Amino acid sequence: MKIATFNINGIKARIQALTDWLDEAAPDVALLQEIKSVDEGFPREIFEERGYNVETHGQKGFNGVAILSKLPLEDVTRGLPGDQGDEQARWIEATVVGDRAIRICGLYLPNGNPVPGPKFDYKLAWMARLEARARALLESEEPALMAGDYNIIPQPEDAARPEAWAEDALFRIESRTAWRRIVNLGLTEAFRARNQAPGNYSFWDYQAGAYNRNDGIRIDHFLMTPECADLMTDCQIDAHVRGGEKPSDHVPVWVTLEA
DNA sequence: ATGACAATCAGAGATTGA
Repeated sequence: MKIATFNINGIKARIQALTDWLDEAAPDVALLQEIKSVDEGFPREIFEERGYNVETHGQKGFNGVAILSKLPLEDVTRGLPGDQGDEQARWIEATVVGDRAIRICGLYLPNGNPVPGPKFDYKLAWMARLEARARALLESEEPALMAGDYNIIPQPEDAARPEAWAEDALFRIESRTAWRRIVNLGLTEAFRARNQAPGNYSFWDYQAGAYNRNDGIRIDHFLMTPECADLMTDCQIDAHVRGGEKPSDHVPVWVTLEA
């Protein structure tokens, strides 16, 4: 089973780039972030024609997440537990039924800038709720993963110019401490479990030719429970997608599982 | 030190992103 995450930066603006990549990469499951659309505005037919089941959790203008799956989806839930008053569409999860069932969570973690301020407070509070959800998934002892745009640069080697991010919410010590606390519950970060090389990024700014200079950051991640990590056979970043026509500023990251 | 770039909603330019 091939599962991908891709922050598409707007579904309306990314239909061509997204469908081109789907046709080429043929993931069984694609977790999308920043659809920037309400559920009714999501062009689900385009994906259904390609054999995907479509589940969305959208909102007007910003944020929004979705799951595309060629396999059946069961027990779909929307919203990260822990704050009934949170109206931002950043979390969707479902059970994907292949050779075996995998619980799959798609997430768009808050950016958190500027620091300090209410947006940074919201990011850290959201990460505390994420930690609680991670604990519950681990306690289930089932194969499960949480993937998406974490808006976290885990280590200096995950940025071309880490010094430029020192005071940014993506790299602040509070953010990275919260990330480590979640990983250290016993989760496996898929990409670094298989590849320790620097220079591998998943986001490049649109400005100043960042992609051509490989001035990027790695902020799109998979975290897996041990039962899921045992099934992993590969993890790659489709960096070339950033060089395509009208690209998102993020690129797809994917894992393959024996499932 | 600043802006550069893109998307959305709206129908100009503010807001958001990272």
